[in-house]
Amino acid sequence: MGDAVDLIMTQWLRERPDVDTWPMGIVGRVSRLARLLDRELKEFFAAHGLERWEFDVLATLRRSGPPYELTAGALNRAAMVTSGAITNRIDRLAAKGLVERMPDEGDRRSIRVRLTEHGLATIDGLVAPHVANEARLLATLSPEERDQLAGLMRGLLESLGDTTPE
Amino acid sequence: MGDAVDLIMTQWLRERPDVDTWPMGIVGRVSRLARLLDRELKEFFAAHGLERWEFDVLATLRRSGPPYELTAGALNRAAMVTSGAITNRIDRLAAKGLVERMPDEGDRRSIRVRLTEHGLATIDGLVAPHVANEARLLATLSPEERDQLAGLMRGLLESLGDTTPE
DNA sequence: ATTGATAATCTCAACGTTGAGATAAGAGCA
DNA sequence: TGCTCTTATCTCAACGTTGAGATTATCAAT
Repeated sequence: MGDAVDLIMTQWLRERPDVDTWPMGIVGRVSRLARLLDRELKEFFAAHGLERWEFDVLATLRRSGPPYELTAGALNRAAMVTSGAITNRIDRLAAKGLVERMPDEGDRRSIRVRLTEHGLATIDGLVAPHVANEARLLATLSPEERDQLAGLMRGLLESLGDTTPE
Repeated sequence: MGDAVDLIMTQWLRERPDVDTWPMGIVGRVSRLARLLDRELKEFFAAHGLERWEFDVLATLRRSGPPYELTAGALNRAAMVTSGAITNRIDRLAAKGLVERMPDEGDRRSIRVRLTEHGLATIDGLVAPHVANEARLLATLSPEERDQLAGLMRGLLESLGDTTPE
């Protein structure tokens, strides 16, 4: 009869009946789902010799289309981390030969990070298995439920200002 | 016409039309929502002189009911972090006088972490404002949508094994 | 009682992120 | 041209978590 969040809300109802904790039913579940899915994805990527962040950066470059390059700032925004973290990640991906830093002709403050052949092959071989793995984790949802869930979260994200104008 | 995840899926459709990326519509949004909500909550707690993890530990103890104490292991599981992290958190909360370590009579391997008066007053004063803040972030959802969203996520969590048997 | 397996907590080195500051380059304006 | 503001990236110290190992205690079985 319920998940961990149901238990939490039941406890609050007993201890603090004056507070209606309905928002925890959303926020708490988002948070727990994120953690559980994170663990599963981490396991999947480890089995393929990658870290999750490595996949994310490579995938961001790949889906941007040829020539598979973006500025550090664009990667930064896509990954939702700070600039120091992106510099670090680019360093390590470059050391593994998956990306290379190119000068940006138009703006010499910028760099362009480009997938190498190796990086392209790596991500292209992993996209379908990754999506299949995610589908496995979500197999319990019916097609209608998927759409409902995605739609509700989209609305929430939009209301929180989640847009990428670029 | 959409959030950041819509853009991502559009890009994949263009670059890799052979892959049906519907799972990203769920997993990606969960991940982004978690991060955005995290930022908002962090801001709220900072305004009240607390870290988010501090609130979480105090809240876990508070909702367990009198005498407001749990073992380190129970806090550990509730917070979904490793044992080293919990030891560290208990140390810092104890240094601030919000909790105290008590010996566990029944099992001398365990310790019991108990809310102090100060800790109890802190959490009790913050629960309602915290929930109100969460409600503000979710204000865009209608009551029906809240129930739908919570229900869909509950089902997903259960299928991923999110239960707290204790 | 002893032994061996399991469990709870703490310790600590390795690691990655944060966030502020440094550096360098573009942009707007006089 | 010179001045100022803004932007892009990198640097680096502080911080927290991870994850393995150490320690101590419990439990089951003999």
